[in-house]
Amino acid sequence: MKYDFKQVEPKWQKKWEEAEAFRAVDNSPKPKYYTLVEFPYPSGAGMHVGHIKAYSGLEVVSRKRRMQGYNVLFPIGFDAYGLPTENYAIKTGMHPRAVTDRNIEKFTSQLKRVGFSFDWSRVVDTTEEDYYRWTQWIFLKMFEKGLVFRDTALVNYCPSCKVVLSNEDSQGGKCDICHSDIVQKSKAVWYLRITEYADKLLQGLDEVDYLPNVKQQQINWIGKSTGAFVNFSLKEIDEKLRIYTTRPDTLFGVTFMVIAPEHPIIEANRDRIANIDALDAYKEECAKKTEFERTQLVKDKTGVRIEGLTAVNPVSGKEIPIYISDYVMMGYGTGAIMAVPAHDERDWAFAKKFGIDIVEVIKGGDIAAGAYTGDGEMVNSGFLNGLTNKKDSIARMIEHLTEQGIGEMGVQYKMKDWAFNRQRYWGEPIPIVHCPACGIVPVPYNELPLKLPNVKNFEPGEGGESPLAKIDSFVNCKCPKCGGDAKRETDTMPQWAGSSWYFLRYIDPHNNEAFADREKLNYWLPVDWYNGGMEHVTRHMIYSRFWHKFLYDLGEVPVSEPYAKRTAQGLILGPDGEKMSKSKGNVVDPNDVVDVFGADVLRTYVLFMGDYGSAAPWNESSMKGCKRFLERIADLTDLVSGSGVTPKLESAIHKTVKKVSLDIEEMKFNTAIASMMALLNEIYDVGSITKEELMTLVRLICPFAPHLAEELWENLGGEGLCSLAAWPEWDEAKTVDSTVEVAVQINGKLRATIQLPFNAPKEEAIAAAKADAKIAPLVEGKTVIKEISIPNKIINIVVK
RNA sequence: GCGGGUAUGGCGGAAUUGGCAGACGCGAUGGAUUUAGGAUCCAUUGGGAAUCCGUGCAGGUUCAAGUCCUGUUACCCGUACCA
Repeated sequence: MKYDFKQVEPKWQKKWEEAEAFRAVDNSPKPKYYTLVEFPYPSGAGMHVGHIKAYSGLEVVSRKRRMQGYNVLFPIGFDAYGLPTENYAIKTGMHPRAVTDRNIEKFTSQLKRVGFSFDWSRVVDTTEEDYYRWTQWIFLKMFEKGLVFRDTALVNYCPSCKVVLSNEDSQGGKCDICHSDIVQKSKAVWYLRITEYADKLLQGLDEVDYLPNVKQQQINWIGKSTGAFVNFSLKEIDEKLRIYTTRPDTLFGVTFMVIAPEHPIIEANRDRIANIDALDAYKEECAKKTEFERTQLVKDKTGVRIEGLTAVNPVSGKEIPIYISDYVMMGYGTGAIMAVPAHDERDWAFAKKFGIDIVEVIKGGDIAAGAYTGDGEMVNSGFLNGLTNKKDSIARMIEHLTEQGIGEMGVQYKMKDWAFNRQRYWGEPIPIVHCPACGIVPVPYNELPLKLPNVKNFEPGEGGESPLAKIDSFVNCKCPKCGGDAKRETDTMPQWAGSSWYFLRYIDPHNNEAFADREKLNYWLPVDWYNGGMEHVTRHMIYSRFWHKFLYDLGEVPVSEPYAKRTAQGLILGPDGEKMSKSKGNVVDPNDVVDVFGADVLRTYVLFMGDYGSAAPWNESSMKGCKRFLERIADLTDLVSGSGVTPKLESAIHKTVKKVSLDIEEMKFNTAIASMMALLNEIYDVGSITKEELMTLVRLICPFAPHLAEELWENLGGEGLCSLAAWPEWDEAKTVDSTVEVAVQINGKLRATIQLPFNAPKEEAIAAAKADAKIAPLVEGKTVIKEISIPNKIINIVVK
């Protein structure tokens, strides 16, 4: 059959749309299946082939599920708030709304050209009022429950984008958007108390089926550690200096303390500190250092001793000095540490530089040469002396601290609270009012959505305030509580807000009464299978699990974990093996591929190019192989003859059905396609195929190349749409051949292969092997030491 | 530094989990067809002076190792003074 994709592909896309073939039905009697892919950020550049790979995996799974009789929800939408759009708007003078609409249109047409089986009736756009109304609603619920707070703190600030960034958005000290160096700035910002959910986020991982490395990254990100808080007395004042340590057992080895330069105890005791000027100077110096400089100077410790404050070691009673140094962070623990130079590398380096005593408390190392961080017997440690087990000595010390009332067991997390605002225009307005009389007042629920005003100028302010601050009609309002004059919060939410709950809105995207109907949530949740990029494992995934768990605690959703299963696709690299990027000019546009090769070839190729989870370079000539493959399938119509079965092909077809069915479940799409290619080669060898057999193959290829499949299905007289036909079943008994080829080894070296009946008994198999013309002379006259027979696979005869 | 991963032909990658290494595809070579190119079809394609050697390197376990164990090297990803 001559196959013209340019005519066939639009034809079937239209038919699917007319038939509403991929509509998910709420509360259907069929079993449900919810497949989710990460919705795209609609950038001006349009999609690239990486998007196609990201969606093709679950596209195949979704199509297979439908054919298996499931009621499938496979939605798509757009995560459209964000800086690139706003920056583009500033540059061109276009309104972000117009830019977004244009980009969404472009993405939509690209997605439709590829023939993805999304339910287009459920598209969500995070920037629409109907959507962000509920983003604001969830925010207010969090506010109500005390999970939103405002604090003046050192924040990550990008001087180029002029925004405050979350910890997650400034990994490595670089702005996630423009890659400039981040500076630390003191600012009043909004936080979501995600740390309150740290333990739940950690424990929830036990209930879900995520890839092991996905789980591991989340565990590391949460970064739970257990240890103890200890309150050190100060000699000069009646105040305690509280520290956190994971090694309370080394307390006898503490010879000094270090606090962060920003630690409040300094401000509180300015009068008492003799060298306050030196401390101020040091603090200022640290603030100027970029994250990059800080990490570069890791080995070289700096600091200043506080003159006028002295601590007392609570177990040895010795007086010890206190220093400030930037190797202690205000953001972790209590911003103060007890230093044990004998057994901590950083403390050791600091002690050496400042000439502080180093006291060994764990035997086993040479503390003159460096810190000893291994295990060993406790020494110089009073009641701990002689203990050799770390766990025991830690437990014993915590017991002591608790009895004496100077400390207690404690838990810390690396994860920090989520800095939840941006000083930018293109985001969800934060629904809060600042009232001179009442303070911080939430916008009442019935006033949602708090609309983003339509303005002409989106330039951020120089002082780091939002463009909204310049819109008087937005800023000035009445206090919802007292009715007096008040001002609105002018910051907007960060990009990650809208994507934190989008999978819930897909379930009921047009609901005006609630973010989603409870019955529908009960039916569809959880997401059965979520696929996306590894880059979102620590941010988007943690955030959205947090929001979902919050809604669960509120009783708004029926399950505590949103995603039952999570997988990740690998990148598509440019033809040069480098990561695709506009600047390198190695980006492949899916439209160009569809123009030349067609959508089916593109879909098949992105899944065939290699292991789905690994990165693989784009190779156009390799894609030709997929083109040939699909054309050769179309040509099979010329080989159709007779009915019943082609005996030679029967088991090959059953094997392929099994292989393809199982491989799809494991995302081994490359081998699934390879097995269909192998079957195709076999069919051409045989030279004929029955209509029924071909229709089986057509249904197998349908999730990968649905346009071709539909055309062939129609041509062969198939009923209805191939996309909704039943997925082929295999008969296990027919996947085995009556005779099998068995390898025969002598002393582990391959010497012959013989044909044996399937499951031939061991004795029979070995006798047949020995009788083989190539084997007989090698065994004759030798002593047989051992005979191994692995049924249907291999025989090994050991001779001497 | 720490955590995770990878290493197989000229290339992308397979290998039912310890059982014939190199499936499938690309590329290449030869042939057919074609005025020519392209496309298509057929054959060959890990190396080799040939019962041998081959899965980053060095050992080990086993009848049998790409797969398991010990050591080692290189690269990739994440994270980073986390007390």
